[in-house]
Amino acid sequence: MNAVEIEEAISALAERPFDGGEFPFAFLQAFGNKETTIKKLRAGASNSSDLGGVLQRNHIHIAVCAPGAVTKTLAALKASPATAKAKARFTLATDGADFEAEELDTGETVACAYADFPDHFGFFLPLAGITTVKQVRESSFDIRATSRMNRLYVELLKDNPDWGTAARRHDMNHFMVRLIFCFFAERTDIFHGIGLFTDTIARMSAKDSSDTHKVIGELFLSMNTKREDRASVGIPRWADAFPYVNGELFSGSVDTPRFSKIARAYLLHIGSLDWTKINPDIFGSMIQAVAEDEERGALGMHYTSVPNILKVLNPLFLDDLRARLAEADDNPRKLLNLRNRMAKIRVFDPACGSGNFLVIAYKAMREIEAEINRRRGEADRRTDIPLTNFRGIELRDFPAEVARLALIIAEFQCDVLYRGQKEALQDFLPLDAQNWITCGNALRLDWLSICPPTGTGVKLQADDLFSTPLDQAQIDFENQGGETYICGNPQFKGARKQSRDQKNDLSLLFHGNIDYKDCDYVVGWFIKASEYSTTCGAPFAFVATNSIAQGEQVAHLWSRLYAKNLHIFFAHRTFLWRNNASNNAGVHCVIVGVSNRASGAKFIYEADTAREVNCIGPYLIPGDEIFVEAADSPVSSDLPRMISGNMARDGGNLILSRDDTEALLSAHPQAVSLIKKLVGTKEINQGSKRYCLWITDKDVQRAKDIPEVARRIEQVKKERTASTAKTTRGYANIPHKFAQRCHRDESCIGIPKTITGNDAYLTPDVFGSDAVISDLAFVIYPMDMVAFSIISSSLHLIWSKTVAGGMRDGLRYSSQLAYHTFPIHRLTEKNKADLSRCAENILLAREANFPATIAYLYDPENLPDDLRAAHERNDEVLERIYIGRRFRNDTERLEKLFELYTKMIASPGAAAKKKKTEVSA
DNA sequence: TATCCGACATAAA
DNA sequence: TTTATGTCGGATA
Repeated sequence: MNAVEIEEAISALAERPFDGGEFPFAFLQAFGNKETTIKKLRAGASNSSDLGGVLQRNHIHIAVCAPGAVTKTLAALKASPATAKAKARFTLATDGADFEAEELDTGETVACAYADFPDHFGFFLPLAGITTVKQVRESSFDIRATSRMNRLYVELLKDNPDWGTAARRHDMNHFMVRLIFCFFAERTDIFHGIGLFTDTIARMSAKDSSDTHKVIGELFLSMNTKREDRASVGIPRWADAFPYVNGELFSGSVDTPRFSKIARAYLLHIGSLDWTKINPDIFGSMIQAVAEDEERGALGMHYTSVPNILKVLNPLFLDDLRARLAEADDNPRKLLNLRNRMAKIRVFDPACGSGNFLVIAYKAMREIEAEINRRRGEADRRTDIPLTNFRGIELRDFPAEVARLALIIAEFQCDVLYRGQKEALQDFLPLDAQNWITCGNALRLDWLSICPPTGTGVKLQADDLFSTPLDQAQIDFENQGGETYICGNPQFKGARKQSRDQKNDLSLLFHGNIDYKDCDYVVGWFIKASEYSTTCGAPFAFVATNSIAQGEQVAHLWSRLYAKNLHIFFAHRTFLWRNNASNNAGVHCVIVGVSNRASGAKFIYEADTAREVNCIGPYLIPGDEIFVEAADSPVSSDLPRMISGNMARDGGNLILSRDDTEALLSAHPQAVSLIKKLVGTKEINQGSKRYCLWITDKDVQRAKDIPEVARRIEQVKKERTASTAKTTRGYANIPHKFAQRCHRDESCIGIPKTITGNDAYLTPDVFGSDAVISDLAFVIYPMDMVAFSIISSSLHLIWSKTVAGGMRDGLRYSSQLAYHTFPIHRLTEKNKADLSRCAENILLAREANFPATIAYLYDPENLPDDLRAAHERNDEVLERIYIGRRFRNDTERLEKLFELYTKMIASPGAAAKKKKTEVSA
């Protein structure tokens, strides 16, 4: 269950008459416990309460008590040994009139009337496995409002199916946004009289709901009509009490969907919520799921958390503003300058969603401004920061609408906070009629016309091939000569997961080069921003998948940015961007800030600690702006080539488990010549056994004579034919064989393909010709002990971890990126002999610990001394070849390797080995 | 709930 | 034709 569903269930429970016997179970059920769990608790099997209540292990101890005994009961629950023994996180006591609960870890308590306990549902969300970071609790209102709006939305679509069609979606979205505005306005006295909107509808529309839409339509019309025009338009007296709002919000059609009785009741109920508690940054992200069928399941789950957004905004420009504020101290002149500067700053989010980056940036700037005004003794001063300087582009209609509203609400809330309710109301209406959030495809729109740089002598590129003429361009910016900061969290989408349209978006941005095909969709924003930045110098920072700073994409993206003289000026290294949903695995992200500033302090953030450096490389490490490019064969001539293992693409039918193999062989001993060992990463590391059918063309007939083998071959054919990939369908012609084959009948080295973050060594191993290396490993034919030594070295691992692609937070080893690029001088015969001996010693040390698996041996806890010594020796011999001694640290290692790599690539002959064509300038 | 890596679509050469 | 890379994850412990 998601947070919104839980909120609904809890509210429904509170509305039912109180049933003491049933309450604990109903409560647990509302938090998403399964029927079977409840049944077991009911039967007492898993209920360990010693107070006649219900105690769910690791969760909660609930007791229903006699009237008036709530506080006493809660204390008893806390003191109960069973509570401690079952490690309950919460205690809860109620008599149906009062309600008290405590979170035992923190000692935080809730005490309220029973009917009000749903107000505190956020308190209990850990029961549903939803981690309550502080923020989730604070957004209880937002979750509830989302839930109610969602109900209304669904109900309205039921009665007005045409409003759900693509043609009317915009009207529907616009209507919902208008409602939200009205709910907010009537609670905050923007409409004079609390509850004016809801009350008017309740009073003026028939109870049978037949004319609800007309009443609402009249109200909307009134809010779009200036006072002086109202008589001529014929606004009825009851609608005349509403102020003129306009601001694009109420202009256009006032058409309103029809309301059923249920929808009308929902509407009135929503109006009774306390909308002053809305958090525009959070609510926006939540509510946007309402309008998207495929996202509704995750309602209330999706929002970008505030601390993460600040990871972008603070280093981008807020830190600097705050530093200037501190510097200005109480100097009125300096404070004034800062305020004037801020009034001209534009924040531009070309993937703004429901506007949370913009809202948070706006709020942060207002906070700084308020401090300036306080120090200057102008606390009541009207803000100098124009809301229209917070610009956005959003593809989806509803979030774009919500974003604008969220900013309006944020402005009002800031005015109330810093200037007072009365002053806030004074200046609020009518709203500015400008539309400063553009709905459209950010990768196709011309950013220069949406956010035109002014006062910098830049000519608008309105004739840009891909630009779309927009009236937004006509809006005057109040930021003559001001700075622009671009930020956001654009959508990530891997190269193999993009739609045709998305591919085309990238294709246009790459101006005829084809390497866009391997880029994540998010790369488009970097390219687009870099083009914008070259005309006006705007710094930009985006949240992105960590793969833009790893592996093959590094060359595609950063070669282009460096060509434009742009540099990384801050970076957050890979971190997990978690939503509040516990079942959401989270995404591995980086944040990269780019500007045209070549020198000066730069910052790398890791685990929230900042490190100051002179230069940040494209792998987000300190050092030069060097990146490697995929190479088809080694740049170092002493290394043999490494290739990918054999890929089955068989739907699992050519692959045999140990049991499969035994069964097959006992039934058909003659199959033995058709079977080989299959070796992937797991088999190398954990020594597990898998086998495969390895059938040569001359054996096909013999193989098909075995029914089980024939069945498998037939199944391979079927599954390949059904594939969406053209190449795979092609392999349906050879169903008895692996799709990709490189197997040779000689011994080889198998190299694991995935490595976890903590591994201290790569663990290649030696195999005979009876083993087929699968595509989950790499292979070198024939066996080569020098290569074995180098791959096993920590020097090579450091290099690999830096330049190879990632796998989540781990490493995905790569022949072309990590191994073929690995730089090493020409080796003497003695070097080779030394390294070979080191490799042999590693193998011998492993053998001495037989039968322990590699995974076990290389666990830092277990690494035996002899094996450790063998690796140490190997590292030492190799490093001496580079610099005559051991490196001092990894920084020195990488420095040397990149330096050598650059040299080797520049040397004649090396260019021919490069895999991909140079990017034209 | 933290860890671990399998299988294959789809790219380039 | 051949052979790579990466996966806003899921299985599994």
